[in-house]
Formats: sequence, structure tokens, C-alpha cells
Amino acid sequence: MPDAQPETLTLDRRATPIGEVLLVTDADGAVRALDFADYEGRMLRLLARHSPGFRLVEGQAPRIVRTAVDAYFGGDVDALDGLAVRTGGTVFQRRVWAALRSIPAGQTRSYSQLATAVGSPKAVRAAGLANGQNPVAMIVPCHRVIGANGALTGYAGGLERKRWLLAHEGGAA
Amino acid sequence: MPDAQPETLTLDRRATPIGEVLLVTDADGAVRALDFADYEGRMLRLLARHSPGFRLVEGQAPRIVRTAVDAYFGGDVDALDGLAVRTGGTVFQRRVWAALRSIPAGQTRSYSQLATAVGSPKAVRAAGLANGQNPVAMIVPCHRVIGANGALTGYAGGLERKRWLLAHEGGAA
DNA sequence: ACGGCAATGTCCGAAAACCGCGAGACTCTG
DNA sequence: CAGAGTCTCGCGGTTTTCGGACATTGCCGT
Repeated sequence: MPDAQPETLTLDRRATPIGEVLLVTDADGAVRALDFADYEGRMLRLLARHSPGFRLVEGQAPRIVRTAVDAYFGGDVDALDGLAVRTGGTVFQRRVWAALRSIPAGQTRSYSQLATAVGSPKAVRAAGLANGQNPVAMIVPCHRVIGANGALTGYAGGLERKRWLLAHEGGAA
Repeated sequence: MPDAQPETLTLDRRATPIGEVLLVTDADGAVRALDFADYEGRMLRLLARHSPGFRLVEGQAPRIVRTAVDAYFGGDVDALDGLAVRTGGTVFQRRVWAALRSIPAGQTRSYSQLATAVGSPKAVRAAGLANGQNPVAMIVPCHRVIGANGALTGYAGGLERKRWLLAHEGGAA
């Protein structure tokens, strides 16, 4: 009488200039989560919300993912564009995350522009909130959203890293 | 820029003596849901709770599953015992559902016995509720639980069917 | 015998709180 | 007066919280 087996996800760890990152991928090679090692708790919480009842085993992420991450930090700032991600979340959240992926490296948007892009021009704060709940940092570039006045306002991994990422991508800021 | 692809599940429909049943299986061949066609809404709701963000396509369930279902209705009442199921749910619910699978065809248990079996002898009502939220009818035999006085008390697919199933399994009742 | 009640884990709906914002009004300096 | 800080408030989706309801049963008082 075989019974329910939870889904198995792979947890990889990679060193980067801004600290170790955690990289969770599924059986299809899609990225389920990406976060900095010092926010492991937060990542697991988001992961649990999107994929209830999963099981995490340490291991290597698919080569295509690993090389893309390394290439990004190596200077090829568009390297993450082709990676497949898989997340749960509400309709609104997915719209926000999809909109994020269409912001090219080196550019930024304001929260207001983001809200407008998903069709709810007045849901500015909600957009900010959805932004912060993105489980897949960097690949879904939530760091490219800043305040209307140019201030960096907030980042789940710490403003230091947001600043570093934007500088790395060579934007005006 | 590929984006989140929801998990794809297969929906099969099979005719039985007590009406058409819906049969949802995943890529691993595990049964995610099984319910009667006239309760499709309820099934989708449970499915959504356990596997948020899935996509359903009509198709055939794996042969091993189809033949088992047919064999069960054909008279081999133990045919479903070997099938793998996969569900979400809380710890308590999973314990209840696991306990259900250990009730042999042709036998029944009371809600009280069920609660005792999962280690919470006083959670009788809770056990009943968990019973009713079983997404995989028949394979997880929630119909084999009846009132302490022998009454059939309730069944998500209708008491008619509960009665039919118990008679089909040849129990004393 | 019959009716009422307590115990238990979870879901459901409603209401309230929470924010990675932004615009406009206000103050306070040079 | 210009300009930069500060404060206040409205915005809207999500999360949290809370109060019921339930596929029961055994006990207690009448």
C-alpha cells in the first residue's frame, strides 16, 4: 500500500561576490526559489507556501542553471533571462513577477510604473508587497524596482545587495 | 524568457455502475484525486488546495490505474490496494487517510475507532471532518467508516453510493 | 430512553491590520 | 521665495485573526 510521497526538490549552494546563495530546483529543472543564505528561513517559508509538503535534498542544480548564475555574476548580466522558474502565488503576484522579468538589466522602474504595467495603476503598495514576496531573487529581478524619487526603499536581501546588483548591471543609478 | 509553467495533471473519465468517475493522475502515475462526476466542483476545490496552480488536461490515466478501477467494480474489491496516491493536507489529515487504507474491504470502522487509530482518541469529530476531505474516494476508503451505532451518517458522494460500495465489498452491513 | 453538552482539528467567511508607495500639504532653512 | 525634509492620508491585494460549523460520541441528568 504505497502512500503519498512528497515532491522532492534539490537545494544547491553557490558562492557569489555578495555571499552564498541558495538555489532550489525541481525535477523539471525549473527554479523554485533563489535567495541568500542568510535569509534561509524566509526562503523556506515562501517555498512552503508555494509548494506545500515538499522535501528538500542537498545536491547540484542542473548545469544550465548553475552556469547561468555564475555567468551573471561574471558579468553577463543577461544570463538569467532564459531560465525557467516555477512559482505559486496569486494571480496578481504572478502578473507582477512576470512584469518584472520584462525589465532589462541596467534599467529600473518605479513601483508606480510596475503597478501600471500589471493593469492596476493604483495598486502601488500592493505591487511593492508582491515584489517583496518574490521567491526567486535575481532571476525575477525585483531589485530593479525603486522609489519614484530614485530611493532604493527596500530589498529582502538587504539594501546593500540591491545597490550592488544595480551597480553590477551598469544602470544609471 | 520562459516563465512559470504550472504542473500538468491528467483528467480521465470512467463509467461505473454508480456513475461516471473523474480520475486525476500526475506525471509519476500517482492518483491525485478521484471523485464522482456530479461533484466535479468539489473535487477541483480540493485539488486546488493540495496542488496550487495546476493545469488539467483531458487524457488517459496510466493503464495500471485504469485497470485497477475497472477490476474493483468488476468484483475484485482489493484491486485498488496497490495504487499510489499523492495528496497534500495537514499531518492529522494524512494520518487519517493512511489509517483508512489499512481497513480491509468488507470491513468497517467507527469514527471513534478511526480517531483512536491515529492517536487522538478524542478527536472524533475532527476525524470525521478529515474523512470528508479525502480527495481520493474509494482508493482511500472513506466509505468504510460509519457511525458507532451502525448508521451511515454521511458521504461526500451521497449516501446511496456509500451503501452501494459497502454492499459491493460484501461486508456484514 | 431522551436531550444536552463537552472535546477536537480543520475549513470558511468576514473583518481588520499590514505594507519595499506616492502625492500633496506643511514646515524650516538660507 | 525656492528647495529640501517631514507628515498624513488614500490606495489595493494579501495575511492574519476570530468565530462558527462539522460525515461523532460518551456521559450526565432528567
